[in-house]
This record gives sequence, C-alpha cells and structure tokens, in this order.
Amino acid sequence: MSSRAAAKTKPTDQQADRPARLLAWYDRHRRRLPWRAEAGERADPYRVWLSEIMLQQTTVRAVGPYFEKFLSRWPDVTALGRASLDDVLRMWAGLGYYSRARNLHACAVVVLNNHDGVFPDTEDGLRALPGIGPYTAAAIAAIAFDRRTMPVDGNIERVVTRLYAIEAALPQAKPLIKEMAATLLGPSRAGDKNSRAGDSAQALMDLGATICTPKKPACALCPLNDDCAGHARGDQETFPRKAPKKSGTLRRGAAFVVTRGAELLVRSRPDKGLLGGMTEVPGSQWLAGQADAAALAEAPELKGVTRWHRKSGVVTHVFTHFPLELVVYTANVPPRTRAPDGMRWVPVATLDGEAFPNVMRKAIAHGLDL
DNA sequence: GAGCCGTGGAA
DNA sequence: TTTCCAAGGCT
Repeated sequence: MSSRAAAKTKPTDQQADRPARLLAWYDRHRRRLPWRAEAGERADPYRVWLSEIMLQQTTVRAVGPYFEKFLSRWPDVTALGRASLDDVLRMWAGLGYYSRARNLHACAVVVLNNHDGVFPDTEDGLRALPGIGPYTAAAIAAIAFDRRTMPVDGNIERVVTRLYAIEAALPQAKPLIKEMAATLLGPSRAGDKNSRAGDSAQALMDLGATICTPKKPACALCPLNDDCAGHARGDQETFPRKAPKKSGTLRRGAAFVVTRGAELLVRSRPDKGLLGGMTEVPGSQWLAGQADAAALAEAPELKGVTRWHRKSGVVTHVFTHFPLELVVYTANVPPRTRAPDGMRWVPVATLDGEAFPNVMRKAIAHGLDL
C-alpha cells in the first residue's frame, strides 16, 4: 500500500505522527546558531530574548555580528539594564527598526528593577514586557522555559498555510494559523513542561528557513511532504495568501553637511517616530511633491556660512512605507563657530561610533566625498 | 485593524 | 531595476 493510500484511509494516524517526525528531522538537521543551546540543554533566557528581539523582521545573517557585540559588552540582562540608552542605540545603529533598541533597553530595566534581574518564565509574564508581543512571548516561553506553546512567525505561517492549504489571507487568517500550528506540538508530558515545545517551534522555523522557503521550496527533502495539502495540490508556493500592499509616495528633502575643520554638525532626532532617538545631520522636512531647492529655506542658521554648496546628484533611500530623495548641501565654517541650539559638533574620525541610521551615513558620505 | 517602523540580500 | 521579504510590535 502506498503512503498516499495510507493517508487516505488513516489520516488521523498520519497527522498524529507529525510532531514526532518533525522532531526527528530537527535532531538531524537543526541549524547551529550562536544563541541556541546544544541539544538537550536549556537555553539561556537572556540570549533567547536578545536574539528574538534582534531577529524580528531581520535575517539571521544580519543579526549575527550584532548579537555577538551585545553579548560581549553586556553579558546579562543586569548589565544591559544598567547601560545607558545612548550606548544601546549606538550599538544597535545599522540594524534598523530602532524602537526595538529603545524597548530592549526598557525591558532590561524592568527586568532588573521589577523582577530582580530574572526573566518571567510564563508567556503572560513575558508578554507584559516592552517590545515583547505575542510571537516573542511564545517563542521565549517555549525555547527558554519549555512551556507548551507554539509561537507563530513568518516561517511558521508559511509552513502551516501550505501544510493545510489555508485559503484565508493574512492577517485575517492568523487565529486559524495559530490553531493549526498548535497541532504540531508534541503531546504534553508532566503537565506544562518537558514537551520539547521549544524544539518543535525551532524545528518549524528551521524547516521554513531551509526547506519550506518562500520561493522554490525543497519539498523532496521535507519530513512532512507526504501529507502536505499544498504539496499535493502542487501550488504550495502560492501560500500564504496575502492582500497586496501599496507602495508609498516619493518624498524629498535636504540634508546639510556642515564641517568645522575635522568636525561635523549633528543633532538628535525626537525620541519617538521615524528613526527615533537616532543621530542625524540637520535637514529639512521630508515632503511629498516638494521641489529640491525649496528645502534650502530650512538650512540651519550659522555665522560664517555665506553660501551653501549643493552637491551634484541625490541620495536615495527606501523606507518601509516611502522612498526618499535627499539633496545634500555642504558648508565649512571657521574654527570656534558655535553650534545652533540643539546641535553639536562631533569629530569626523569617530563618526562610526555615532548612532547614525543608514540614510544618514549615505548623506554624510555624499557630502564629504567619502 | 491598518499604518508606521530599517536594512540588506536574493531573484 | 523592481519587488519581495526576514524569528513583529506598537498605536
């Protein structure tokens, strides 16, 4: 009898077997990652938390060096809780989604001050912390504390919607996906714990990252291929279904790269919103439908600046919800020229250590011909 | 619920 | 070149 026929006659057995097949696959093919414990060992909650925050909407490759830098400088949550937000933002610069860095620091402070430096070991307790939403709470609870819960990230959404050929589109399908994902947890043993829930979750993530990929999934290598509804239909790549998204309107603005010898004029952005708390060079507003030259009216007022030099070309950058074009104006002012209110001079030699988002690094490089 | 919030790599 | 998207959370 073929496995296909078996699946038809005994679908219940086939599905009941999935958690075990998934874990067997994981034991053979799991990825070795810096924040992961060795097989059978309990993971360090601090490392799990730090990695989960960094991995939100960010690739494993991009996170690697940042994770090592943070762990080396702040080995535990107590050390991180005692660090300054500015130091954390500087260390985070370049990784994107900067509210994560602010919430990371805020979370460490709460754990240090309100939880004696020990992470809560329940999903609800974790969920209450800054920067920890439904996914991250479930992931930490399962991976670090072996709570029997299945986090649902982009990988698991993809695997599950293919496995069950779920037609409903995201984000409406999330509750259904969560429900179906939980069927891939192994049976509970000893109540809430010792179910290998963390391994089940990481198995699904690894499967999504290495086999059940967004494009051209390697179904032949998948431990669940013989009862995957998407694979049986042949349209597995079309899952998950999602509503089309709209691209933003182009915005334009100006950046002012002002040097005083070997120093650069900078300021800090407001704490919240786009690039919140990060460092920038002075600039105009970024507006849709604005002509390049109009932004010059918003140049900082500096004694000694008789005229601005407009660099040829534009700096382009694409944010999640809009593309941006910046024109760059430069000026060099005499020694001891005062920085305008709210601005400061920093040595060009130490720019790498500043909390510049990438768009600012581009603008500065353009202005300084780096 | 839908919009906001970065960056870099792959196709 | 353009598009997609990668271990989401906040408002």
